[in-house]
Amino acid sequence: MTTSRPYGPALDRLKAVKLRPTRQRLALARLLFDQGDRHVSAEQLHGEAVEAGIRVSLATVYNTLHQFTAQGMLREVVIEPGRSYFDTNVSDHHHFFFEDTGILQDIPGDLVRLALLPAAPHGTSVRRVDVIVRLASEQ
Amino acid sequence: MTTSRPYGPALDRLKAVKLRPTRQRLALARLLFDQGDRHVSAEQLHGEAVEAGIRVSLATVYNTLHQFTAQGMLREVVIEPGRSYFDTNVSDHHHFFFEDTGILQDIPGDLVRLALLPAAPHGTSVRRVDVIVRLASEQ
DNA sequence: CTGGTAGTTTAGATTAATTCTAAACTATTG
DNA sequence: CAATAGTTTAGAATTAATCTAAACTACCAG
Repeated sequence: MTTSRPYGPALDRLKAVKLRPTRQRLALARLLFDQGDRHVSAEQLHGEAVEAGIRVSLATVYNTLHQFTAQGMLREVVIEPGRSYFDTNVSDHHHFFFEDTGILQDIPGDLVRLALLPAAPHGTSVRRVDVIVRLASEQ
Repeated sequence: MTTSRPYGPALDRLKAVKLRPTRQRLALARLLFDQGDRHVSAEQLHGEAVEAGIRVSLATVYNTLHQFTAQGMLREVVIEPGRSYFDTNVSDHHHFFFEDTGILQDIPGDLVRLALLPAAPHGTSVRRVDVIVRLASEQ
């Protein structure tokens, strides 16, 4: 019987950034990264975990999301007052935001070109440029 | 003796959008619009009002900021989780965000040029494009 | 393997921003 | 002026997020 290693990729990710592969971190990493690009809030992810039978507290979900973000595995996107989303796509890209539904959607980096940007003020450097295209349903 | 009309411009603004010129709305409009472009949070504006001897509750400050925003007199800018800023500059422009200090600064619209933007998805239209240049202090 | 320990998780309390509620107030209109 | 529709308010409620200190666990040394 072949050994299935469902934790392999998630485990490798954690090892790569030197975070202990605890039960909770492994499970959250799988939920986040095993299904393509995602945008999730802490509450959402916690809900999914609970639904999947993973016993994890909301505090740990917050801790983990922040640790992953600090390690560059996630990117935090703030769009609406009172809720943060974490984006599993950390490559250069931007966002559509559907105001009606609150849904966030990636725009590939190469579909946006900034032809002109001001220089960073003296003593600072640009950490990131976020472009958010806010959409309303027509009419 | 010449009649001073310190409430004139603020009064006109309120009339223009058909909001009753109450004591509180007039005072807040003056704080917001009588000193050039500003970025304020609800707490900040409430603090300024109290300091200026205007008796107004925080709930009213929130109500008023949202009403002004709905009327296009303000623009809400969300940058950090857990706090909104209201921008008195509603013309086309973008923002620098200094991550260290939390300060928000306007970038005039003509200093940013988007050479390429994806089309709005079917059934939607672009309401606004926000460009946020996030800055970190050098080194 | 086993015990020690540093790192992790947790329930629950806490904080902070914002919204809600229903009662008191006020600008406006007749 | 009186009626009323719109506004303000204190305080409670809600929500996202953080903190706390005690319980737990991955890992390493022996």
